[in-house]
Amino acid sequence: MKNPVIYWFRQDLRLRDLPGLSAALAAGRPVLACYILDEESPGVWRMGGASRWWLHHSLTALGSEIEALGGQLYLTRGRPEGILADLAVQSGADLICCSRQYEPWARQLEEDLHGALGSRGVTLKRYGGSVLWEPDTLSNLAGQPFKVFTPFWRKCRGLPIAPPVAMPELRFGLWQRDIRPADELRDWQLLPTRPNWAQGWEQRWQPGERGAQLRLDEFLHGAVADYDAGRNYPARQATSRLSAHLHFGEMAPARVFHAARSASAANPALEQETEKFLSELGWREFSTHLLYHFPTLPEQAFKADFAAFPWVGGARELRAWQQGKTGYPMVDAGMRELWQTGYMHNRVRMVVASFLCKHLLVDWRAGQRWFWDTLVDADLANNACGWQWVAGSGADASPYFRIFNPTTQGLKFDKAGEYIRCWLPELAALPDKYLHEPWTASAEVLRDAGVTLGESYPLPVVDHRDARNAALAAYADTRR
DNA sequence: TGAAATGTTGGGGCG
DNA sequence: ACGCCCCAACATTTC
Repeated sequence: MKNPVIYWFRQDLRLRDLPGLSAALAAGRPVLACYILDEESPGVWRMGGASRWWLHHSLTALGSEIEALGGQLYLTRGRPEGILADLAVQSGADLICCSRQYEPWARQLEEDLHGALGSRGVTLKRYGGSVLWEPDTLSNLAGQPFKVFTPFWRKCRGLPIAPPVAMPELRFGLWQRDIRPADELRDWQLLPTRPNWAQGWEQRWQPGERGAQLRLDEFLHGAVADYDAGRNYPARQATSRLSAHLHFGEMAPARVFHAARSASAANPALEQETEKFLSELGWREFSTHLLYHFPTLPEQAFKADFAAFPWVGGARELRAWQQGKTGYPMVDAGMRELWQTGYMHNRVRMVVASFLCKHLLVDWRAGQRWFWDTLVDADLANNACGWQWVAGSGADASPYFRIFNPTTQGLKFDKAGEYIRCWLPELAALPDKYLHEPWTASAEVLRDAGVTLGESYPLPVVDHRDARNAALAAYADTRR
């Protein structure tokens, strides 16, 4: 039997549009497909609970696709250096292919692997495909990495976009079987049990390549037509909800890009809306670009003057926010959606993040950690970039003084209260007029709606005006 | 991819 | 008829 080529799956859990896998298959030798659950490499951000749920289902989907082609997905956990070296020796492979990653710990790992494997005569080849433009190939006129989105995106748009790679030959017989010992997926215990907080998630999400394709098709045939305006209303399903599929690499961004482009070519009325959608894909690229060039982004404020910012918010404030008990319905609804579904609408993410940093003065890194643990689409680059943007400490960030008013945001984007009533059923009977500020309702109105402030729903943890002024003062202090 | 404070304008009530 | 005031509506600036 010919020596196999190892394909090491990472955050690229798909078979189509995968340059490294195409290359591995093109060698004409059996491909040994493996996935390594790595929780030990130095600096690794161990996957959060919601991500683990997704990973479980995504690996199940990938494994059964590979099995349908006569292969097997080899699962194991530990440090990739040792595992891949052993696997190469055991199978006789002298070539390992994989996709690149851009997290600092993952890049360090790739470097270490190069050495560790090279000394044993095994070659590690890394391929792109997880982003549209490799972060080390882009620079501004001064030859520096971009720090501002607009020029970054302008530059990207002027570059040719590689089409998705042709479908590899996924022929039966090109896959290696029966490498032992392998883990069983269930042994990893990626799914929650006591309690099972992921109840009903299977109806909401379909992890895996097929689920990703279905969602993209649905979006391009529907919501994209009103994307520019519709995406702001959290009660509507007007966004693509592709983020987790993209994070786990279940769909190549190039496929999303070209599918969106051909949809707008077929129907010119969609052009503006599609461009808006693509620019959101641009933010994903920008985040990766920033993390690649500024690896401390998840740990340290990008702007130096934020190093001394007085994040005085403590455990009490953080807990109220995490549990959706701040007393501001727009904030609480978002935090409940997150906890119950592993997802939050993007407009609401901005509102709740602003509230944590600016109303409660809690360090953005605490929010980042919570999102990391609770979001199915948790992504180191997007998460760090998003939180620094909101906190005002990031590159090309929202100015610090831009403080969202949760009431105003509710009135603008959830006027009829559909979103709030969905996630805060205890307020559902309140008239629209008081839904965004329950504390302004009279005792009689509250009683009729079955609301007891401080019991069935909390009083506001902070006064909006006071909190706003305190945040502005803290910022002014820091600058001085 | 804000909100609040401040400034300007114009209609209407009123003496 | 006129000036004055109030205030809503909109624009600008400030944080």
